[in-house]
Amino acid sequence: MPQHSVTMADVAKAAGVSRTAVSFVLNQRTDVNIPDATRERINVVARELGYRPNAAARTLASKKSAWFGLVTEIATSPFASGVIKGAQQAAWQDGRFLLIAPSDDEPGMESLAVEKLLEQQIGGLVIAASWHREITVPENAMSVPCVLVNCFDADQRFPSIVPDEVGGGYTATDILLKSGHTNIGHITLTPGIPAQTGREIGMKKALAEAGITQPASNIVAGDGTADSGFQGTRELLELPDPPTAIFCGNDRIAMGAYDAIKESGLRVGTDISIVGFDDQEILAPHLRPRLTTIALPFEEMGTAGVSLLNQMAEGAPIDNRQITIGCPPRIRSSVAVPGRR
Amino acid sequence: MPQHSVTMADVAKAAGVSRTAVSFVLNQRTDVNIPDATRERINVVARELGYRPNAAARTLASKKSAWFGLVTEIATSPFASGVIKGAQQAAWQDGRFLLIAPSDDEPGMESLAVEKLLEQQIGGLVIAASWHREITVPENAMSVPCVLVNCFDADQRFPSIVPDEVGGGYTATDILLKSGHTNIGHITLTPGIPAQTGREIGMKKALAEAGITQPASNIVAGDGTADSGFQGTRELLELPDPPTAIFCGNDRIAMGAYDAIKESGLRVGTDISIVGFDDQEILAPHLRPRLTTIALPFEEMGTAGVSLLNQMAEGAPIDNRQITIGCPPRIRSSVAVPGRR
DNA sequence: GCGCGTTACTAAATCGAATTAGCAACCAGG
DNA sequence: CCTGGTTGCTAATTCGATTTAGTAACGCGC
Repeated sequence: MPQHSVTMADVAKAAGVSRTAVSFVLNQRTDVNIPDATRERINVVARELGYRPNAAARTLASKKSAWFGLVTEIATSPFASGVIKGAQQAAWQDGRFLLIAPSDDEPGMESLAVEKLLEQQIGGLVIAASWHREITVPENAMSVPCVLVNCFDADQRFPSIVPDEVGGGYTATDILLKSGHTNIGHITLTPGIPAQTGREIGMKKALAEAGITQPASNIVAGDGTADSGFQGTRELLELPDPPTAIFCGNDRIAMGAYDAIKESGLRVGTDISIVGFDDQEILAPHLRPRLTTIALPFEEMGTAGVSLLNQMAEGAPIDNRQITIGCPPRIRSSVAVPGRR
Repeated sequence: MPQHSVTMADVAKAAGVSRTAVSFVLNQRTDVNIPDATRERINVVARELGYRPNAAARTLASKKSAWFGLVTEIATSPFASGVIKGAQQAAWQDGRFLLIAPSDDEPGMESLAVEKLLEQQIGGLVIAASWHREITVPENAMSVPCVLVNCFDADQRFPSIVPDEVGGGYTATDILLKSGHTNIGHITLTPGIPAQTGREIGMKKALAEAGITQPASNIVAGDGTADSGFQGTRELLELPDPPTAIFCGNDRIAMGAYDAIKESGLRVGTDISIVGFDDQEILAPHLRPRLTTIALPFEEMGTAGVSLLNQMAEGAPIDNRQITIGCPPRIRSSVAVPGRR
């Protein structure tokens, strides 16, 4: 095990060439004339000596670093891990590294995190949120190409990647319509957030296209918790003409809906169909019956963010438009043709 | 907005001093004589010029980097985010940065990830697993202080931080015993994994201390899924003398148990008490009734890992012992005094 | 046998900091 | 008024790469 600090100079000496030659060979530069025999010799010597490039030296000399920064709340969100994974993969494929910095905890943390990342000579920055919302981007983020993921800034100074909430809401509703439901309830997320407004708009769009008009009471406000799903479902079931299907603003709401339905002596799927939203990995596939839901494309958003960053880093024209990524359905067992009551 | 490449030399020139002086002042070195007036002047100039240290240059010159590496499967695990968060916080407090590399995807990825991290001149390495198990540590990890989190290597060449599964199993059982249960069922995780064996040992220890002997049939094998919880619960309920409480190997099993109990016309908590394990954030607090469970100390393990790494990096004697972190109970509403059937 | 174009490299500068060695100015003590 | 110590710095080297500008050696055509 070599005591690591084998440098290019060491390799050069051992191979009997200059360190310039070593640099050329190890970086696989083809625009320079070095015969294969020499290349081979240098490569062999490098391997034998256990040469390992020093990223700091490389960054310093080339004035460009191999990494991007990712600022996110790691805190409470299993969500974030999807974005991180997607971003990580995209970065890796381009031979880049992802420096992850936390934006939670204390206020002002975000700006500090960005500052620290900039010190590391990052070539680009992704700012990700754990839930779709508007954010204020710290000023210093301007010094480097920057992409927002699962969030956006008020005046669209940065390109952003967000889930297609409207499309998702449409899809969810469409699944129910296609199954024959014509009386569909909806329990919303916390009113006002983009996910809530988007999903509801999508639902209404689907209903409108199907030529269905429903009473306003078919939509009840929730807050994203299972409890609100439980309460909301009770309200819907007590309606004079109760819906045969419920589109729940998220999976946790759906979880509460399951309980309310079961307590009413009805069966989920058979008597009342349910569609969720988010496709939470440790939840949706484990409910009984397994929950049909709409997935949030976290990984895809992370990937798209880094890809966009790559383009920007390579000098592609910056287009501040918002890019939406589709929310695909996950068909499982909680939807059936309308039951009778 | 200054076109960033303000260097120490620029600051030095503007302040009318040498760059050595600037370096001393900005690094707050007190072992060198520079009057406060000069220090102040340099600091002001640095701020005005928007000086930002270049981490690559610093790393290169000082031969020590400001970061640690963290290798983990980001893939499927919301779990990992707890470890990342804890590690991140501990690192941040010591002014260090965390470079996160993925170990999933292709085989051999782990070793490659470590190699890449080493190129970045990391001062230490944390290898974390998403579930408690034995791993093989890539050879190249030897070149730097290394700590294992939520995993361990066969021959204990590295210090490791793992959850106290036995203690957790003991606690879970103790909660039920303290509530008056004397006939307790258990649905295990996949047989053989450390979490399964540890938790079962803890349970048996608690029963033994309470002087309780139970038939072997009170323990049924599961596999960590909600389905296995459903099946396991049915088996237990069909026993001639069915248990009044069930300790489930994890929260998903508990979720399945809830469904089985409800389908039998019994009430969770009231008729049959349930204790889970893992404290999955989007699951346990949302079940009805809210699930009493045992938490896995992911954040604490991450923190402990980085702290240990810090000590090692500062030259503290390396102690390859395994450090266990306690699993605290989360008391909610799924446990009551024994019901009658 | 001279000029020219390749081929196969090398020398040296550079990146932005950290660090070691040392120097000039000043003051105090004898 | 010379010596020695302190104060307040600076010069120069170093870290390990990248990169630009060149150059020695060789073959080839005329």
